[in-house]
Amino acid sequence: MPTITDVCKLAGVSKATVSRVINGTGQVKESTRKVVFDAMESLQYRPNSLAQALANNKSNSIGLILSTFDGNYFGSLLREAANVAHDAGMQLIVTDGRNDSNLEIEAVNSLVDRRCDVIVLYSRSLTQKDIIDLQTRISVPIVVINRDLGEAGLHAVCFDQQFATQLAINHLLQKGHQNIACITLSLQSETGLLRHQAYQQALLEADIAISPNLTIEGDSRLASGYACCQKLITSGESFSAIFACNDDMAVGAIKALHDAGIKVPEQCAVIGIDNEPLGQYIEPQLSTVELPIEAITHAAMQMALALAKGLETLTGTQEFKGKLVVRAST
Amino acid sequence: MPTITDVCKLAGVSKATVSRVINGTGQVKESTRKVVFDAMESLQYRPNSLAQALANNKSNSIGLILSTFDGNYFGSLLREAANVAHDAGMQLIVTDGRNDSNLEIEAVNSLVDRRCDVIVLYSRSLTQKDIIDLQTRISVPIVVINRDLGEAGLHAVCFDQQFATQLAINHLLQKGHQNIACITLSLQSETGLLRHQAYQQALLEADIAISPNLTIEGDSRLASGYACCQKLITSGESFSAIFACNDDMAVGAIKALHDAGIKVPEQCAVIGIDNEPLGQYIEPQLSTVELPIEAITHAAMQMALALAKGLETLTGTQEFKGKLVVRAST
DNA sequence: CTGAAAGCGCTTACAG
DNA sequence: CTGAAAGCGCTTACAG
Repeated sequence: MPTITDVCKLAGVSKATVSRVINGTGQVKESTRKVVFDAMESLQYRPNSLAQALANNKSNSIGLILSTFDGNYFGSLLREAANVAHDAGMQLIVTDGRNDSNLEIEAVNSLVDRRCDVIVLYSRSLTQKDIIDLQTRISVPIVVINRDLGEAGLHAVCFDQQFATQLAINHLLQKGHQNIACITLSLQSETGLLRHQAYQQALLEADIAISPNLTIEGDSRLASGYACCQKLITSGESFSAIFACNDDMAVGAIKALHDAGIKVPEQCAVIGIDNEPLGQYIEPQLSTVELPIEAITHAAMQMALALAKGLETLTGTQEFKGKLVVRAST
Repeated sequence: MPTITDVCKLAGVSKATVSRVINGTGQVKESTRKVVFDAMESLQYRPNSLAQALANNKSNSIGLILSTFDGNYFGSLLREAANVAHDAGMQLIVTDGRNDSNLEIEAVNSLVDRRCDVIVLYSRSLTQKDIIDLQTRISVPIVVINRDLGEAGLHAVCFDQQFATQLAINHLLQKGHQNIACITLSLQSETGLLRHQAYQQALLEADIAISPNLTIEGDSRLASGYACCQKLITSGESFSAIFACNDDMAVGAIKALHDAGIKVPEQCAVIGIDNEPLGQYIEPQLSTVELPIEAITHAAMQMALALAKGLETLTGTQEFKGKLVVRAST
């Protein structure tokens, strides 16, 4: 690959001048600019980004760490993140944390080693404390998705889990359901815990006793929704509605109800969270709470861009609310 | 952030020595190794990857370009790619080509500028020629997913589209279907074309006349499957089976049939391609052809790793075959 | 076993 | 307007 030195030789100028025309900085006589351009052109020269990053002490890249690449969900997130980054002329470096806190920390470190200008972190396994420790240890700014970390002086954007859950549960309550089962996400995860707690709280507020047997812990996937629902059915507990903590599990649950000969919504209503496209193409169509993942991602990326430019952005957490989407399953 | 110079000062040794202990190269007295380690430890020193890459002329990174982040499909691909890369101690840099050939070429260029050691390209919009031109222009080796490029002296791994389609169509034929409709992927895409051609060929081989009205062009998404199937229904053409070129569209089609009061599979059979998890959780369960995306990705990444290490790998295309998965929809 | 020096490909004051 | 020189943070022959 040709280097700046090759361009210098061909154009008969110094590196300083070539650098000036590459970056459009400083003054360069029009005629010499042309000579340099021609040289770059004929050599098919492109500057080495690594060398630029080293010299500039900025790499023009945004590191993105995802806990997993599961679900439709992350596709939307990635697409939005990639778009924003591209439109801002920055590279997006995506890493999979594999839902393991050690690997996620390792991922952060390696992005720092690569001198990313900012890191966007969507972690399920890191605790609040882990994240705060991380940010104090490294100098690269972190934008956290899906955690409420405002008070810690960090930059974050999150989804109001409690509000979303309330929307779902209150909808079921209004439909007259009293015995509402809950298929949770992993209770190791922050989101899983918050949604489950909000479920319990919503019942309490409606003066409904909480039956521990109506909670089954899932893991977010279709198969888990199916299996948990089966457990619920064979447990003998009575329930007339299921709150699945995400759409995939809700779809799995509907299938299990169908296989057990239980009609949805007549004999059992089902509601999820996420508003995945899929929900509209199953029978019956799934009621859910919309999670505005594009908007959330967009907000996080805007913060990230500002931080990458070194702008002093105010720390704090930007919170997004869900919206109830009622379809045929409730 | 501390640099190697800081470590030198603290440890009282030269950069060469620190570099040796970082990399475990050359001879270093045990006692001085210890001193250096302690210095690195207490400074929380980590080498700057950019500087290392510049000095070594290799960046320890694999560039991955995806045409889009749509569908469940890409999640599996990304997960597998990230795993292989991580286990090999390499960074994966993921870029979205946004299904636009110019953007995809731009993406390749920027990965080259970043001095990725190898590029894995999963493109829908680049033509065969585009890719070959690209590889002749740049010196970074490219591994192509989902194209048969063996004869061009490139490295590629692909899926036997024709065989997969035959499996699906022959299955329908065996079930006694004669009028088989086809909901295609975008016919701008290589995959879309191949599957559609294979559909036609399979019919011809069975001495069945091809009715152009039984082909509707979709775009791979659930909504498109639904819409195309509706068109088919209202067209008045008669058909007893639908071959949808991917599972998402098959699911959409099944929903459309249901909404039109057409029973699956009694009145109309439906089969897809991909074997997405989703297919097992809809009613009726979807027959499909399994596309071994993990295995494909794994193979591509192994090629990439070998190329990144500078090993002379034999060029050519490694081809994967699908497997018929019969469920209730046919 | 260890260090001085040159080099990787850029950028940026500083002189002129 | 342009160039010589130092610097970004590493690595690696080459001497010793």
